[in-house]
Amino acid sequence: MPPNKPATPDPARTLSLLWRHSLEPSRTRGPRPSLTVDRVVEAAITIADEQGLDAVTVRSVAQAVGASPMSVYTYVPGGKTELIELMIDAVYLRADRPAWGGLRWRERVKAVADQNRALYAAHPWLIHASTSRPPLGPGVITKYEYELSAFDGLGLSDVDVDAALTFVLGFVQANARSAAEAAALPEATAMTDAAWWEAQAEVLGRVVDPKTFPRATRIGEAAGAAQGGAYQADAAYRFGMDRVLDGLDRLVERKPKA
Amino acid sequence: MPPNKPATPDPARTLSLLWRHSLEPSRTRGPRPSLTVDRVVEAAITIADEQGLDAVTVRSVAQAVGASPMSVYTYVPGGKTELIELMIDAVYLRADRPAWGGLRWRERVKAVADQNRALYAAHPWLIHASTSRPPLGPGVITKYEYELSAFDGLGLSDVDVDAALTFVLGFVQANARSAAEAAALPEATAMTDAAWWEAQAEVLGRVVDPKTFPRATRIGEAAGAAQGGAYQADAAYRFGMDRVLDGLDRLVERKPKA
DNA sequence: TACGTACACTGTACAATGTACGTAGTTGAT
DNA sequence: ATCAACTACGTACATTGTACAGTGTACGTA
Repeated sequence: MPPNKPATPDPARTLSLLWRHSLEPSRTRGPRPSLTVDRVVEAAITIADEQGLDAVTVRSVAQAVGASPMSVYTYVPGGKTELIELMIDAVYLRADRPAWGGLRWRERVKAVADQNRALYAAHPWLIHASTSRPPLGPGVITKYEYELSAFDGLGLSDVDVDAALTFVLGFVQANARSAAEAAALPEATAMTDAAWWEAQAEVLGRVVDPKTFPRATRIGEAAGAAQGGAYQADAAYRFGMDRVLDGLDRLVERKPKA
Repeated sequence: MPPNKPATPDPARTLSLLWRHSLEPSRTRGPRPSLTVDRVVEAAITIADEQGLDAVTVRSVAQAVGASPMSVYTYVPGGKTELIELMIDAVYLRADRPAWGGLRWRERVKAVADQNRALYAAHPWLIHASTSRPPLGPGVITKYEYELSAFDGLGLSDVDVDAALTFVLGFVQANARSAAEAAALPEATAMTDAAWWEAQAEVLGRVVDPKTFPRATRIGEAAGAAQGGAYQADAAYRFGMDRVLDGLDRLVERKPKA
């Protein structure tokens, strides 16, 4: 990766773009635009979904929309950095967010987690999205509002609600990351989990004394040999989800309002 | 990033390198090596700690050890990918792992989390380390063995112990990621948290109706305006750690042996 | 002593990346 | 008819990982 960051960053312009505000100058003069921000962003999302974030290059996006590489900058002046922020907000915006109906809080929080998990499964590149200084577009804010509402009526303080949501989303993100890596590795390395483990075990057996690492040997071997990485991520999600809800339960119990 | 992955990957060779096994051919013929694997790896770690993982290039590492770029491949035949695996194992190996003494399980698990947190703080680039198919060197295995032992005597099954550890480490990783991003952003963007938030708020105020997003506006504004990202990550760690331990507590309660 | 083999070391070259810069063409308002 | 504002794009550059081919060195063998 060349140190090609600049591209005239401008938070205010990015924010206007996110909300598709034509706060931009006039609007009449000059040739009519042959593309839209949305077309560029959608093309980039498609590429990222199908081939991974690394395949999203200015050139590949340009080709997908039938324009020259530099034309992308006409619609996304902030370059690749800004494009990715637009992609993030766009997939958040189009996600489904059913009303809570009569769900109890545990079910609501689990639903938030499940939805995020599904989002990561559909768009693994989202895992790279930073949570600090997120692109505050309609998608991000709608998502935030919805997820905060899952903690309504529990008697938690604003600070605790925010912390609880961060906690839940952090868990989902970490798990999704493992799942995505596990899913991508066999193809990326042209080696199945079983083949990889066999190669490791063969060398490890000659190099490491099981008695020095009894727990690691026993538990690691079971985990490594028995199942593929994908199954493990699945089990980790179910296990972790229960822990997350139980952990929040202790907090909620103390505040009677639930 | 060019698609420059290959570099003759070979899991068995990497594993031998990790354990510094001279299963490599003879040893006598030819000029004596002027470097060692360790010197190369240490140089790379220093660069990553000081300037980030992006600053670790084959060229920068070569310069740090006083060799030509291509000479790095003499010591790390697998190229950059293998170098990073060696870096990961090396920092894990030199971490401090005090005996448990009389600590109770909650204190032990918290210690594991704190140690990992400290490791991420010292080596933020570790956050990028994949948990799937980790480099099974002495560092990784020693760390795994030690951390598993924190769950000794709780009456949990092997599967549950592994899942519990994964859960704890996932939480720490997600939090460390937020913390690292929050810490890096002000310098990387040449903009303080306060300045960023002010710029966002100024535009958002014109573009979004607070009544449409009451929770997001109230809670987000409080979170965004009041404190910097670094403080938030700190609070999130304390909050999350309590939830994690409480969540595990429910599991442990059911198995009387603790 | 001479030689060959196995190694260490390095310079060159290439493809891919993001994007700065400059140019050319197009349109509606004046 | 003119021009400002705009779209569009070709070229060029620095930076990356690493393949490849070559040069030199030191030890074991003859």
